[in-house]
This record gives sequence, structure tokens and C-alpha cells, in this order.
Amino acid sequence: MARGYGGVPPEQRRAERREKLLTAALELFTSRGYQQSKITELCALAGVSTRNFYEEFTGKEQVLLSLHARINTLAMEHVVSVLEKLADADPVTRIFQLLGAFVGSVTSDPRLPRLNYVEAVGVSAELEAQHQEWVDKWAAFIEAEAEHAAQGGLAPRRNFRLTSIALVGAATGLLREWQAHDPPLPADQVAEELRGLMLAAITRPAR
Amino acid sequence: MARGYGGVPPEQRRAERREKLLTAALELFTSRGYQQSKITELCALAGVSTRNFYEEFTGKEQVLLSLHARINTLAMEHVVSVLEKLADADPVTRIFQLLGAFVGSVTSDPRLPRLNYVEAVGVSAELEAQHQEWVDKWAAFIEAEAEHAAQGGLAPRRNFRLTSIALVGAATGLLREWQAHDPPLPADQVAEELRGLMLAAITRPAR
DNA sequence: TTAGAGTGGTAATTCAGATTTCCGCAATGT
DNA sequence: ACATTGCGGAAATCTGAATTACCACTCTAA
Repeated sequence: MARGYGGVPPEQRRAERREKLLTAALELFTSRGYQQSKITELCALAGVSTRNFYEEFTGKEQVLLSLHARINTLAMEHVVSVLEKLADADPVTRIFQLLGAFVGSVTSDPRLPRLNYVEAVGVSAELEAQHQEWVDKWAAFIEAEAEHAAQGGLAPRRNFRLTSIALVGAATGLLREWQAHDPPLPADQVAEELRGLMLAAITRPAR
Repeated sequence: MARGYGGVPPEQRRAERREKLLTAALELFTSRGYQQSKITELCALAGVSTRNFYEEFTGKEQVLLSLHARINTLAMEHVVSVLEKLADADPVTRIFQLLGAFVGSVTSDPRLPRLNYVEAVGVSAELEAQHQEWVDKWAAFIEAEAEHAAQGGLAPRRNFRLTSIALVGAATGLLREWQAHDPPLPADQVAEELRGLMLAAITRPAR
């Protein structure tokens, strides 16, 4: 289908194929389901031969790993870039923007939370480890924000570790539900709920 | 291995085999992982032949469905039985006991949350539907408690739907983390965190 | 223009695990 | 005690998908 390696394709062609495979995988994994997706189908959908597939990936799981990492990285970048612009804003504003950026990023395409919070769960030990890593990162993020709020006297001084993990879980649960819902819930309300929840969670009295 | 159908086994024997299979499945699915578990292994571990397996279940997935339903049902029964004894206690006490009973039930064996929140995710549309059902049930439960608290003036009057779903997500996330953690987190702290979070979530001002 | 080298797609191979079938044995009833 | 009925276990089959090998084609360079 594609013309030979005419233009400028030493390994740009490989990169393009990789991209086509990832795009097709996002579609296939979230419609048919990861387990039910055959490598053959994936290749057909991407317009790439199985031979090329194995040139880019060692197997189906590595594709999922890549997608999962990419989605999380993208969301994290959004959040970080927003927060950098609010370096010395008050804690409430920062939390407001943080959650808006996060929810905005992940709900920009319903397939994103579907892949991240449904398809990529319980697949393998390696994927589970990657999930853990990201929960840690997000929880650390929230924890830092909470401690920042505690500095300002908005929240009491205490250990926010468990609270942070719980909030990450709340976001995950809400987005998993959001993604499954028909008709779709408004993403704004999800963000708003998380804002209220997080503020209430960290400002509550220590015991 | 077992003696023939001597004693009292018209279909009690079937029930026993079913039980042995479920017990072995809980162990196997949570150690090796659901996907990696072969029916052969399951039968070997249970001490049951594949023939008998297909007499009780249509396949691996139905076993998982049964386990998932059983774990949730058990937890729900615990919670209901506790709340029935507190019919006219104050909302805070009810919430305290509710979460204690729930966390106590699900953390009584680390394999329970592992199966429920990791292995049983993203397996099939049917399992996903069953998950949805249970999230609805638990959310409705929490919602009712929140409205009860609103009656007493403890919480403002508002729609608690999203908050309830978020709290279910928080519990899920926390238990998923609990189950994966080494060394294990104290279950008490998880329950305590959820109590604080739920109270803060529903008593927070309406906007 | 033609030879050579690398690439793409298709088609065969292989492998693993699910499902079923069959034979031997134990238990009941006459 | 013996025939009959139905159960248990292991081995055979069968399916379906991952992985690899091969052939044809296109592009480059002399």
C-alpha cells in the first residue's frame, strides 16, 4: 500500500508504523477488549504486516505497556505545565487547576480512561508494577499539594499518604465509571466532585 | 482418591467439588494471575478432573464470575447485618461501623481484594457488567447513608450520587494498594482513612 | 539498464491449551 | 453374588492464534 522507502525513510518509516500500531491498538483494545484482541486484527487495522509488528514490539503486552505509559505521561505533563504557571498561587487555586487539567487530559478521549483503568488492569505482573509506579507518582503529587496547603494553614499538619492514595482511587473510580456510562456524564461535574472531595479530605480536622 | 458415592452423595458430591474448585481458583487466580491460570492447573490443585470441571462450570470465566459475586455478597451481608443492629443510631456511628464491617470483611484475606479489584477487571463484558452492578449497589448504599445524615442536619441537602461513586472508588483504590503492599499496611488505618474521608465528603458545604 | 540489496506481505508452521471421548471401576439392587 | 448403571480419570483431538520463513517487489547505484 505504502510506497517504498523513497522519501526520507531510514527509520522514520519504522516510527510511523509504530505510531500506526499504537493508534490502532488504542482503538482495538478499547472496543473489543485487550484480551480478545488478536495481533492479526491489530495489524490489519493498522495497515501493517505482522512482520513489521514484531520489528517494533515483542508482543501485544508491550503495546499495552507503551499506551499505558503514554497516557499517564501525557496527563502528568499537562498537570505539571499548568502548575508551573501557578507557582505562587494559593493552594485552593492550585488544586482547582490541577484537577481540572488532569480530568481534562484523561477525558479528552473516552478510550483513554477505558484503557488505563479497565483494560490495563490485572494483565501481568509487569503491567501491575507500572500501575503501582504511577499511583505512587500521582499520590506523591497530591501529597505535596496537601503539605503545601498545610504550610499555609489551610489544612492541619499530618501525614497525607493514605489520603492521597484514597484520592487517586477516587479519581480512578470516577473516571472508570465516567467511561462506562451511557449517556456520558459531564466531565465538568467529575472534576468539580474531585475538587470538593480533595479539599474536604485535606482540610478536615486531624482526628 | 475419593471413595465412590457411598455415604450420602446424590449431588452433595457435586457441591463439594464445586467448592473445592472455587477454593483452588481463589488461590490460583490470585497467585499466578487469572489469565495465566490454566484450567488443567486449576483442576490439579483442586484434585478434580477436567471432566468434573465442565460438569460444574462452562469455563474459567464462570468461576471468576462466581468468586467475584461471592466476595461482594459476603461483604454486603456483613455490612447489612451490622447496620440492622444500628437502626436508630446516629449517622456518624453508622458510618463508622459500616466502613469497619466492609473493610474487615474484604481484608480478612488479602486474596479477596486482589481478586476483586485486580484479577476481575477488564476480563470480559459480562464481568464488567457485574462489576458495574456492584458499584451501583455500594454507591446506593453510601448515598442512602449520606441522605440519612442530611436528614439529621449533619450534612447539607444535595445530590450525593457522584460523591458516593467517588467514595466507592476511594475504597477500591485503597484496598487495591493495601493488597499489593509489602509489608502490608494495617487494615485499621485503611478503615480509619475511609471514615474520615467519607465524613468530610458528605459534610462539606454544598458548594 | 540492469544487478543487488533490503523490505513488505502472505502463507506455512508450530505450539499450547481447551474440550471431549472412552474405558475401567465402584456401587446399588435383585 | 452378579448384572447393570453411572461415575472418575487420563489420554486423544481439535481449535485457534502466535511466530517465523519465504518469495516477490521496489528502490538505489553503477
